[in-house]
Amino acid sequence: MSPIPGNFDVVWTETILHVDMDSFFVEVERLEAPALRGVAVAVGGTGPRGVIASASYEARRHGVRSAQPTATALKMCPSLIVVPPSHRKYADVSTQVFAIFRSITPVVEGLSLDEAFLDVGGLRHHHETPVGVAVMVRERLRTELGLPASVGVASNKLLAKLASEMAKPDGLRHVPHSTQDEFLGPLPATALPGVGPATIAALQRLGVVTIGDIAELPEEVLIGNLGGVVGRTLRSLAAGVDERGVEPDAEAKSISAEETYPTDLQGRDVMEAALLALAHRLVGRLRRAGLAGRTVTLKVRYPDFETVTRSRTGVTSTDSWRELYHTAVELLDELRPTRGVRLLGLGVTGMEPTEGHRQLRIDTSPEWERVEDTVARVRSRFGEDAVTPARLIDGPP
DNA sequence: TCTGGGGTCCTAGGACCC
DNA sequence: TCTGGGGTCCTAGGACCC
Repeated sequence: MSPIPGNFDVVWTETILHVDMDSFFVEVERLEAPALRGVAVAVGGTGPRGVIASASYEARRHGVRSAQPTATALKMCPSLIVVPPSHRKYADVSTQVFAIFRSITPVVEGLSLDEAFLDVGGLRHHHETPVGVAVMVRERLRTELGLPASVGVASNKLLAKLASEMAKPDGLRHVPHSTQDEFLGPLPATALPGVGPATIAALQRLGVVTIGDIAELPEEVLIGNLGGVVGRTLRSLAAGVDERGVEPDAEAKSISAEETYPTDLQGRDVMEAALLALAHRLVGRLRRAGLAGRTVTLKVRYPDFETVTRSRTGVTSTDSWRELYHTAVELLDELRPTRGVRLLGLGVTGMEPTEGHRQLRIDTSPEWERVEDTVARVRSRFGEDAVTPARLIDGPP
């Protein structure tokens, strides 16, 4: 691209783009199954405890929402087609989406598989305006991948994200610096990032409805009711001030695997078998990421939704399923669940790169190391189900 | 037809060391 | 003799996000 003459810097005030793919999982499914176009379709769990992960706009018109139980969604929209999720597929398409982002600017911060901030401030010599870049991003996602996306263009992350939300579906919204107060003030307080159920309850007690209302409260009042960090952050966001830069992606800080079972697990044996399956899933992710973790955390959720965790930090990091499994069983011993268990989760934190070499531990024989390495290689070549512990041959519980 | 799965960040208390 | 603070690590829980 050749430099553009007469390109005054004044149009380059709003250089932050927030790109958000529209109903990402649904649109990926539609690439393979065009029959899903134009109809109410959702991606989500199909079991008795399944929830919706992504809904088409046709489905949303009937009240279908993500995080809604699939059973409720089907009640609201009986014709809804529910497709079970294929996370590996979404991750692969996401890689292509981010490749397009990075071909436009190196300053890309991913927030999830389908969402990212782009700082396009460095492109002023190659494009007329940041909005021009946003138009091109949307066009490339559409023509190269067949996927719709919405983009917000603004002077900071907060405004760009709110703008993309308002642009949905399949739209573009630019918030010029001079209009940001009129843009922000009337929006509901719940639109601010970080304002969830607990915070909105506290804000309602203060008589807050809109973002403008927050901006008018004294900072001491916000801090007194919400705590220092949340209070100060909300105050400045409500004023449209957001100094956060677009930070290229950081290393993962934790990796975990969890499962909500269709019916509550009862009894030690069943729970141990479930932990073994989780340990294998977790190790698969750790090995693919080339990471090991030092702290192992077991998560247990009871039928009444009470959720407890127990963790243990070892001297060295691990990515061994035997070690993870044995630690998980020890942590389960500490909890000794006397009722049924609705969910089990296993995760690690305190990450260290494995860098190709495996730390040899005193309690682990070289033979077992070789078994684990072999299992990992077979799985990466033939898929996760290619090797299964004998104990799980009859299928996980 | 109650409430998925994968994460991040914050708080707060206690242990431990200097 | 009993009285310190500061800093870091660990653990557990909770709010929040997509």
